Amino acid sequence: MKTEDDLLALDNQLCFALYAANRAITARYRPLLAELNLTYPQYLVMLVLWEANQDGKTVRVSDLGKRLRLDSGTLTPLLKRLADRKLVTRLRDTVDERVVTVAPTEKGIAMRRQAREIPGRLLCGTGIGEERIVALREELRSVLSLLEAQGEPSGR
Amino acid sequence: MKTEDDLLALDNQLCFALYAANRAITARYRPLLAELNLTYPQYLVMLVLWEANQDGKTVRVSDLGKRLRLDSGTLTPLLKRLADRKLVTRLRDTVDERVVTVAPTEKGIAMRRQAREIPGRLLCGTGIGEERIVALREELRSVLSLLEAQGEPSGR
DNA sequence: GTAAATTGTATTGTGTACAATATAATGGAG
DNA sequence: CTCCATTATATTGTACACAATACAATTTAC
Repeated sequence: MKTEDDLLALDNQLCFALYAANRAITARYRPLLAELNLTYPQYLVMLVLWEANQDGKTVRVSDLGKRLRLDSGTLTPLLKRLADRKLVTRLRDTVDERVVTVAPTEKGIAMRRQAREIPGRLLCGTGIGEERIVALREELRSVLSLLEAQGEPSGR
Repeated sequence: MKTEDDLLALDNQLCFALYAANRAITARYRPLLAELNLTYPQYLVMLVLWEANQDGKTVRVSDLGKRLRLDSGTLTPLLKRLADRKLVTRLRDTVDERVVTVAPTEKGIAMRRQAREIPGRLLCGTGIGEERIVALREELRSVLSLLEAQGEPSGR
């Protein structure tokens, strides 16, 4: 009885630790991203676009979805808000009209310069060492791949 | 240049690993919690209420907020939905009318029995060992406390 | 004892998440 | 060539998150 009860204790749940840590980190990002007028998911989208832009690759909405594990119901309005602010362009492919290609504008690309300071500023002062961050990140990536490998036929 | 660029690479960001892993775990919970007709945050609220109920303690909205790191804007509508389904009661304190005490109903308490199987069913088949889960959970808790200790004057 | 600050919850508005559904375009199978 | 499954995105609806604000009750300062 005691054992099963313990399993339901909030503090014993990995998921809650993940849930709380995720929101705590996002909360740390918020004031930094506010300087760029970006939300956290918008920032992630920009990261993907900046990377692709440097590699000379184009990015479709579905590519963003696969990379960030988000569906169109999340991405479409988010991208429209970024497009309204002239940070990205959304162009429907003329060959295959089902496809919408997303690219950063000059303004969007320029924002990358300011974004560069963010990772450095984020964790400084928290007393979390570099190697600890790397270890945790890799463990999370490993767990993520295990979670995604099992169960459902494929990622969304 | 290369170094700073790497810092902005999506795969090098702890925050994204956390963000993706959190949503992957929540997605794993979803079908299990659907059997109870609970969302994941609703489940967390019930966990807190079940714990307090066993300890004979009362829980105020602000207690839930502190424990789960959620504010009233999230909790109030969530608790109203649980109350609509007769899983919890929301009673305004007659002495201090600012206080609302939340408690599970008989129906809410009965649900605990079904919830017990969930932690066990969740990760079975993923190939993630028990000790690995514990280690990751403790590391996340440690990081969380460091994140919460610094910066802002206090937690929300 | 009363004004001011604090506390506890609620409300409003914006922005994700995601299931379910819709819609349009493409690529075969026949 | 045409029906049909598939693909890519968009739309709708529900439910968080959280900032900002509101407001009533309580506590503190004086």
